[in-house]
Amino acid sequence: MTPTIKDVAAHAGFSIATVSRAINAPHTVNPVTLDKVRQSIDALNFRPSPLGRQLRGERTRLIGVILPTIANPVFAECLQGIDDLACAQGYRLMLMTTQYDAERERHAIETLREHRVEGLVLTVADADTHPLLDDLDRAGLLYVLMHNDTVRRPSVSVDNRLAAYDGVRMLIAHGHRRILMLAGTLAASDRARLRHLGYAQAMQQAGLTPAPALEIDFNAEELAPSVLAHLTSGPNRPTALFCSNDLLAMVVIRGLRRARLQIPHDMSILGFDGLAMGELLQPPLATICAPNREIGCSAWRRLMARIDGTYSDTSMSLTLPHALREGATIAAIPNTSETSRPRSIQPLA
Amino acid sequence: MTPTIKDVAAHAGFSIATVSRAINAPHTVNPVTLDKVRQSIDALNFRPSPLGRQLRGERTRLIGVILPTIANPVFAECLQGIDDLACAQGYRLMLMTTQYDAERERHAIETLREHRVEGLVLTVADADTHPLLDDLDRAGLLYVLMHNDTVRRPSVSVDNRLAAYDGVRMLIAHGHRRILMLAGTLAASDRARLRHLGYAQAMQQAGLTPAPALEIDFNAEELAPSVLAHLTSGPNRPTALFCSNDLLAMVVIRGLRRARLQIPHDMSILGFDGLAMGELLQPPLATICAPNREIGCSAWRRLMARIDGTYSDTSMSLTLPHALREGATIAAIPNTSETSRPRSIQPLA
DNA sequence: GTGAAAGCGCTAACAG
DNA sequence: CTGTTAGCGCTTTCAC
Repeated sequence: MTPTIKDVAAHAGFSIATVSRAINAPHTVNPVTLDKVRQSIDALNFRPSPLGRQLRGERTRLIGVILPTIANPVFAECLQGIDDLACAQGYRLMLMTTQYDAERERHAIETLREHRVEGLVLTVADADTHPLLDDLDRAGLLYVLMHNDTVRRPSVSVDNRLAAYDGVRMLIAHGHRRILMLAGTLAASDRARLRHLGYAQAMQQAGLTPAPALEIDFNAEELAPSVLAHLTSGPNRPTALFCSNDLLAMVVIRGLRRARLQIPHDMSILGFDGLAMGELLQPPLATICAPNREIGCSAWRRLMARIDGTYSDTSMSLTLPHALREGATIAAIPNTSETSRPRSIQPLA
Repeated sequence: MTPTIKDVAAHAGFSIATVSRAINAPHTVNPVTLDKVRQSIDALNFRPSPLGRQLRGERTRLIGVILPTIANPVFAECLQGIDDLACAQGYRLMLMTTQYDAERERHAIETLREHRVEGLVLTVADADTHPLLDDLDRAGLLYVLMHNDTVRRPSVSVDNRLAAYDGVRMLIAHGHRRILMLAGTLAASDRARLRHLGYAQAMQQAGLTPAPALEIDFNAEELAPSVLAHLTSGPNRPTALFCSNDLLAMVVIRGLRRARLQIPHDMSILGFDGLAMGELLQPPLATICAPNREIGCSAWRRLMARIDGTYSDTSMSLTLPHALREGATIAAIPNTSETSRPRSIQPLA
């Protein structure tokens, strides 16, 4: 079996207390003794068990990570950032995914608390109204949100409203006037709400009329006929679509192509997330880039700072800069007013 | 603080042993007592700490997962499968990524062993020659490999040789004769080797000459000029590329497009992995699909079976079926012998 | 500087 | 059926 501290003590000819001190407070032990103990540690290839330490009320060096899914690269990128830092700093990660399911969220938090994680990095649907987060606050379990865009809780995200605003302004600058926002099934998330707000503000400021976000079924092979009709027919069909995330944008592009629309000639598309794979598309996806990996890293650093008590920053939420990636899925519309309105297109679905 | 078993015992008026039994072996305790204990448990909202259990030498219900990266959706999909089953079965996951770095692999295994994980699900570069896996065998720590294609160790994968063989045969059936295999930087992996073997066998069987795999730098924005020249110039330029994975295929497609080649007109592309996003590309990526998520699920089930001792299957490795996805990145070449050889193309790099 | 001993939360003999 | 007790591996007083 793996050696315990007892084995080391016996091998070195000292007590387990001394071995423990040699490991945790080397300066308090005689250099000669220290050397002997270390030799024994090496000889037996001893590594102190985290379990004993944890139980003793020590730091567990365990951090919980709760994500909606890792199928979406947005979260996978975050996780990658967290994992790198955690690994480098000697922390271990316990990962749980929720699929945005409230019961799974509850279960994940409970499980991780039982394991005495020192903190949590997580993404939830709507941070402001999330009762479990209030519980965490009460219980004193430290956490930092990723992507959740709120000033009320410790969080790291981009300014979703402003980012969407910038993106839609860019569409408008390209001459688009009939711009529709598409959202996935999770239109209830704080991010989706703020993105729609930014969209609406950009539209209004340009004297245009914002529309409610159109919900799209993410997993469907084809776009629903009603949706397709909405997007393609009539003189008032949109010329540009602002998709609330990149995966959705990709699904929509596929759906439109199946209906024989050309991107961007017949429809401009703007995504949100900045997934690396978007650049590999043809044409490369125009999108609003969030620094996903950096969001994970920053969340980690904030959590560490809170745990270490060195969290001096007064603001709860950290806003990271977004960037526009002007891909080729956006076409310019000649700005010659109503007459140039593109003809209605008959999809060949 | 969170209540302990003592608090429950005191509250219920029984000993901690009875409380423990009420939890772990309810049938051995008086129904009346059981009821009282359960009421106390509810009243205090007690949940037994996994830490105490773990230390006592109990089952930790912890499984380690070691992946090269989660930036590649292949592994993210596996992980998703594992996570769902683990969650449903009350197991917790400790995740570590290695970037295929041997030192990080060593560290991950060591760390997870310290945490007394009951088993490991992992992917390594080359399973057959991996010394750490021998250590695991010796130490009796159970594990199941994912994607590693070996008969010498417990593993779940597709038949990489056969899958590549099938894919390349399909290219040949489309009239391609000059087919090149491209590999990422990790040409040393068991999968890459077997895929090249399958490629070579398909070529030879068709009377064609296989070439060594051409290594591509994954992260470069552009294809290296020498590579580009190799792919595009001369009368013997390849008409089809078999890429050892989908991400690589996407990068190659981008590189070729920048050089003004049209896919599939000027070059056919076949990937390997079956990433969902490949279908969203334009044209949809032809690829050899591995059931990534199912590989994760199967690996989990095998590991559980080994842990439970119900591992009756005599074969160590499980081979899951692959499938060809005939995307539009493959063009047919009219089979009119040498005269139809496409002209050399001058890339506009 | 070092050792003996208590105890973290829990389970598993062993008594009763 | 229930209680007592030992001990998992470790850290941490408290003596020496």
